[in-house]
Amino acid sequence: MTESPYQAIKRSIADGIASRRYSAGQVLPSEHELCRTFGVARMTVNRAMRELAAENLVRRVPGVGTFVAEPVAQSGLVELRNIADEIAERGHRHSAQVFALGTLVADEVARALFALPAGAALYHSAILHCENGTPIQYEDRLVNPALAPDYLRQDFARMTPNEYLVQVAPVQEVAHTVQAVAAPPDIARHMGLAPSEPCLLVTRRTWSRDRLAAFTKLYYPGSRFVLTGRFVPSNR
Amino acid sequence: MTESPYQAIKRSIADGIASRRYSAGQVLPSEHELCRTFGVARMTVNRAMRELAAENLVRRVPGVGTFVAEPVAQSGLVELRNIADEIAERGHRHSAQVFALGTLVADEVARALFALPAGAALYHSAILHCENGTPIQYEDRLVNPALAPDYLRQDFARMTPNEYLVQVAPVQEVAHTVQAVAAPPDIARHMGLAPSEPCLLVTRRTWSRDRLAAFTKLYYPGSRFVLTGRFVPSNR
DNA sequence: CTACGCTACCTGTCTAGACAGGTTAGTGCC
DNA sequence: GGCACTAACCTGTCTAGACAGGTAGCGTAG
Repeated sequence: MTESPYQAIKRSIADGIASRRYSAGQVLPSEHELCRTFGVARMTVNRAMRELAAENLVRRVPGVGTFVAEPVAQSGLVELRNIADEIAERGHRHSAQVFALGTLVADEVARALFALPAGAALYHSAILHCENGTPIQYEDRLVNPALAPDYLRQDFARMTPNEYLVQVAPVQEVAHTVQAVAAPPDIARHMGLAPSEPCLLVTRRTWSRDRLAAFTKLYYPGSRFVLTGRFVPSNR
Repeated sequence: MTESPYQAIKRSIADGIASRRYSAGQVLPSEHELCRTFGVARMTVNRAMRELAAENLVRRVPGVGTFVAEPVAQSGLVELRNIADEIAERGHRHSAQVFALGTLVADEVARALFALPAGAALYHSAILHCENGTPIQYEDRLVNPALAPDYLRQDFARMTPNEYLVQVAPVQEVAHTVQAVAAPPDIARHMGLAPSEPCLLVTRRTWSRDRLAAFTKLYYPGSRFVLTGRFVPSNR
């Protein structure tokens, strides 16, 4: 699969942002400049930059220029929040226990999700998050090695996977599902729950640079946790 | 704000799909045809169609054509949606059964929520929503009489309370909480669930004209329902 | 009847140039 | 100094034409 010129330009800029060669807020070369650099027509550069803007990697201001976007957090139910921050905001103490951190051979479902060939490996982590010592979230995560090659070398008792991933793979899109399930036995045990106590299961898929970056299952004990969200309808 | 040609084309096609003028799976006019129809260059039509494809409204197959995409079941997590519409969008049949519709004297909690004096009355409704005959949502709602004086005279088997309330009390703000609970016995019975089967409980407060308009508890059977949400982080 | 190849058509991408509308900075006048 | 004007730049969009690669249908040779 050869890469078309606009894709090459996109990737070049995206890599520059990911590698911090361009830092947040910095102005990027203008379309005209990029035309000369890459030897292509402006429409081609324009398409690359327009798509990067749609992915929220850059911010464009007519008459001014194109800038590297600031990484942001969002509030609300669909938010991509760091549980350590959430707990800190409530004035409580966060602690984490890493139950698993390693490599898995992707099963059929995971291969389909991540668009991987047979036998490909995925990174996997399982972490229990506690608020003031009480288990509040069990996080089971599959990570795309291509987007976070150093994933296994992180100390997730100190920095949450979320925090790490947001840094190395800027979030482009997020999809959630939320359902109520009975806690699976092993997870119930880790969380100190009665078997089959109701749990919230949030399944989250995160995309970065047009690829699935992570597939995460978050279990919250129903008796100890509530998701909240608030919004103002837009008038369109 | 004037609309650019590619936006006009986009909207025209999107409207055609929304109004079922183009039905799912149907082939859409080719780019060449649309050029003639709208009197623009192919690049302009191409951009419109490319963006519709990115929004999953259409599916494009090189060498073949452009087709209306099949609708996907999605229930917006932060959206204020009408369950009847959601079910209809999935191509299924909605039915509703009204278990209660009347007046309650507000208890202490409700008085605090709605900022009401002691002894004040509230409207109350309890409705079971079914998708193709299977119970999928049990809706228990407290409504502010000041904002919906005719609430009790509606036929909620025909029009959902949500639909009615959106009409009479424009929504200003919405807050949700989502939690996993064991189904309360009476609700489990209405929904045909095993006692203490895990349920999603969505608690929703809706404000209109600076007052709390409704306090709603929505129970979804965990085994039959998943809330989904998708968002693109914005940097604004 | 089958297999091959031709043709018409479709989307994907690119080009070179154009105009519009916005910002910024410098310049000259009062 | 303060103000208005202008030139240089930036992004947003559009055009008319082009080539590539893929699909589907059809006729013909075997």
